[in-house]
Amino acid sequence: MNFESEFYRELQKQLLMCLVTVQSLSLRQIFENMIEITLPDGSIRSYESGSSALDVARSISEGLARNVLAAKINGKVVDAVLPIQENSSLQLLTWNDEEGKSTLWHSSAHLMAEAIQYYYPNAKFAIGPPIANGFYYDIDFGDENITEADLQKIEEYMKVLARQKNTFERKEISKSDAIAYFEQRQDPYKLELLQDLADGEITFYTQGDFTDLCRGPHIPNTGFIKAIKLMSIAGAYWRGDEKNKQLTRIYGITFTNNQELADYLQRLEEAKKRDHRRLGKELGLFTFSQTVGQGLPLWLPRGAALRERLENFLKAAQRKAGYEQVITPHIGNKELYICSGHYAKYGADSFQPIKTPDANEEFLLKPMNCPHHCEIYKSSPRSYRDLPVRFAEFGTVYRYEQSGELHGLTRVRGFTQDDAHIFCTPDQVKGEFQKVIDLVLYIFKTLDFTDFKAQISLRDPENPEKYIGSDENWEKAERAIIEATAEKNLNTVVEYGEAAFYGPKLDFMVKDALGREWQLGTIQVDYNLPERFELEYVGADNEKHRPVMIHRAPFGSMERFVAVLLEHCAGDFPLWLATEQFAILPISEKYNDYAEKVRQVLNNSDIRGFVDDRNEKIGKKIREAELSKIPFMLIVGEQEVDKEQVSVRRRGEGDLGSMSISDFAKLMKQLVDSEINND
RNA sequence: GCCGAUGUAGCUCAGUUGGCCAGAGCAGCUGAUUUGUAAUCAGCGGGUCGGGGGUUCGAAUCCCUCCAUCGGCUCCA
Repeated sequence: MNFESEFYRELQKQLLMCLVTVQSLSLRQIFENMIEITLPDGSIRSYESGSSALDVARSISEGLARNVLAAKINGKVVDAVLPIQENSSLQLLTWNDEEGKSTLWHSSAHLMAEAIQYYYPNAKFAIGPPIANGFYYDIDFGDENITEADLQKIEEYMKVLARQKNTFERKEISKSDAIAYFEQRQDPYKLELLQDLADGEITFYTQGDFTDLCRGPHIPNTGFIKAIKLMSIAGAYWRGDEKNKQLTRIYGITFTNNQELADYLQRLEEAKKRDHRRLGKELGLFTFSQTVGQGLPLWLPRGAALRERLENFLKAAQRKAGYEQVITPHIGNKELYICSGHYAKYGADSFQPIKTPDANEEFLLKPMNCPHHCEIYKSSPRSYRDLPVRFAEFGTVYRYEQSGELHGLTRVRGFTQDDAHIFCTPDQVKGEFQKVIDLVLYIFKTLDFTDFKAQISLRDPENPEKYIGSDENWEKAERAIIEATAEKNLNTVVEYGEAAFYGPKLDFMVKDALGREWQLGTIQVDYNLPERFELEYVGADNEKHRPVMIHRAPFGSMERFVAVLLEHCAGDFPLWLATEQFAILPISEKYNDYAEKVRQVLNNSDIRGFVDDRNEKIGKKIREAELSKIPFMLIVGEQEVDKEQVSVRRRGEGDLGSMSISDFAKLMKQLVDSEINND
């Protein structure tokens, strides 16, 4: 009995082990050198060792194989033709995967290089990566001058090469051979890149007549590239350094079919209709004048009114949050900026000093408000009981931005910051920082900016000389920002080297219609200016202490904010911001007097609008009101006059029926309140 | 600032192998019409063709230069 149970237990153990072995390694694997591939849906399939992702795709369907651009094996993106030697998890990457797209675009950059090499045998190639929408290649054309007219022929030849379905051949190569190859090709850029690569990790890719130093991966062959568009040509400095030679950068984009390309170009056209420069002109918000000067926006009445509403909105929120408004002049003595350190840093590249009859004095157009606010802080002695103090000002500043940088309202030379400076004790920093985050989030929420990025900008550890202030203070400030954002559960990215020269910051980035990122709100901790201006407060210990300063601007600047807001809502503003909330449209001139009476009643209730008293048919008036994005149309004719009513039409929705003037006023109030008080 | 492109009426655009007083639509003005939920009809006015210089018998068109704008690069207190 005892022996028997011992025997059975042993048998059971053996059987169990057998089962385990069978589960992890099938018999076919043992005998035929097979591997197991785990697909994303969890299914496991066996293949001969050395099979590629493309083989796996073929075993599923030919159609799938035609769409496989690359593969992700055990989390790493590789060539779809790479032989797989061991059990792996595999994801087939197609056009629908970001990595699939970027592989196609990376290969397209090589294809473009091949076509360029055909027409310009002496061209030297630098780098050619995939980007968010397509790819580029930086090329040194030597003495040749390339213009957009040349893109056509390159594009055509790329199509020819693509149709040849040339394979991308990967080859591992020794460093010395790689160097020899590019020395023979006299390509200084590749040679420089090779310097940073270790022997044993260098690969070449060849398709057709073109060989490039490249880590890969690439698509199986050029035939996957079906639609090609070279977009533009631009100068770009080698390795992004303005001291280096400027290369010619060609941007392009490719697709796996022609319809995708057509759709993409269509979307670009649509995006251009949202461009704030175009909408600003169409809606009569702002303009520029060559005579006034470039980068100096002129706000038209409607734009100024819009801006005023935004300012009032923020002022009200700031009042609640304990800010006090201050006002400072547009210029300041040069000494002020020498004291702040800005003159040493930016003086040479700024609007130059203003002279006075007194040869010994010079003034600068203020490029920022902080020094003025520091002087306000200093105007009276401060106790720890007074802190924090928060000085807010819509301060207009002037910066001599490089001419090539100017861009509509997003990058200008004269602009108004919704600026404020908070002076507080060191242990108030985190709390104040978080209150500012709340304010920014409240504004973004009210304006429906949901798609933003919060970026923590820290020092560049490689270039400490770019910054002023002690290491200790920098560390304190950086820690304060990281902790404050963490406690607010803010989704952040950290960028090294993006800090201001005097302190780290938290920036809120929003994209424009064409996907370009702009910094709007900013919050910056500063231990430096209080030092330079010798700011003090008396503590509970009756000793003097140094306050910490927080710079912050939730909009960033009125100009840039309006620009991004315009692109965000395509000019169709929320009701509380709309220039005209209603248009009264009389059926004929006979009802103009009644219309005017209605307008006055509504205007007296702070509802904005006008009477379209032109001698036009009602259809035309409606069409134009719709096109100029007026939220409500009030149609008045014989019936409305008789009943003292208005017939209400909502833009984009249509006829809402008739109601009394006071009911309409009530409706408007309700709608506006629901837009602003949404916390 | 650098590379490339563009600049014709208030707006959108046509006109360029150099050649009659530079065109259209919309907007504007005048008149007719007095209109019921996305364009009524007719007439009229409006342009140093971005500025300056040059080539030519003749320049919106070709060349030079400056200015501004657009797409990038660099920069962004």
